[in-house]
Amino acid sequence: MTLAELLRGSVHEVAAGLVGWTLLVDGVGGRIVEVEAYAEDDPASHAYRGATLRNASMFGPPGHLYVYRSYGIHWCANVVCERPGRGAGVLLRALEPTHGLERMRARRGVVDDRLLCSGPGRLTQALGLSGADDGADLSRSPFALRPPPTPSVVERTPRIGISRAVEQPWRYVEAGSSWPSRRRRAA
DNA sequence: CTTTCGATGATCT
DNA sequence: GATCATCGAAAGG
Repeated sequence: MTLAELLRGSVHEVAAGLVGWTLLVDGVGGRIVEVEAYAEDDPASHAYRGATLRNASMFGPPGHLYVYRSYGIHWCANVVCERPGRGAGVLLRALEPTHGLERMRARRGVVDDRLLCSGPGRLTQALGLSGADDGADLSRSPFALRPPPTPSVVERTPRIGISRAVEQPWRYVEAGSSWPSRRRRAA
């Protein structure tokens, strides 16, 4: 399965399918263990009310990044999905760090590796992503997105940190992973 | 352990 | 003026 093939599916297929893939930026990164789908016609999506200056990348080519500033402080990154005339994407919420640990520790300023990439804001800081990467093509250097040898087992839960469409189970987490963010209590 | 709250700025109403 | 796809420090049990 190539990235281009995966991106032909629905936003939810892309989200579930991306779990287990390895994301690297300039050789630094890890395995994707937690994502959230933001579909077309999704009240919680930044693209719900149409294209704006901020969300323009969500309406651009699939396989590119949509990076936005969160709460005025953090950066969050999405993989843009193909939805003609509409915007959709998959929010990267957590990685299992596998490459360039020292580089990520230095960027994050933490000693506990569990806090390196376990959250959308932490992940972008560890990988050095910012608004400058908004719209960037994930299939080109310095980015790399590689599939796992075998597909991951994925669980669905409600999304985190939103106030609309809160009941939709559109958060996709690798089963048994100890690396996801920890904002929601156990069901 | 859990819950609360401040930071900080763009976007939306 | 309110909200926000967050994080981390502080306060409370």
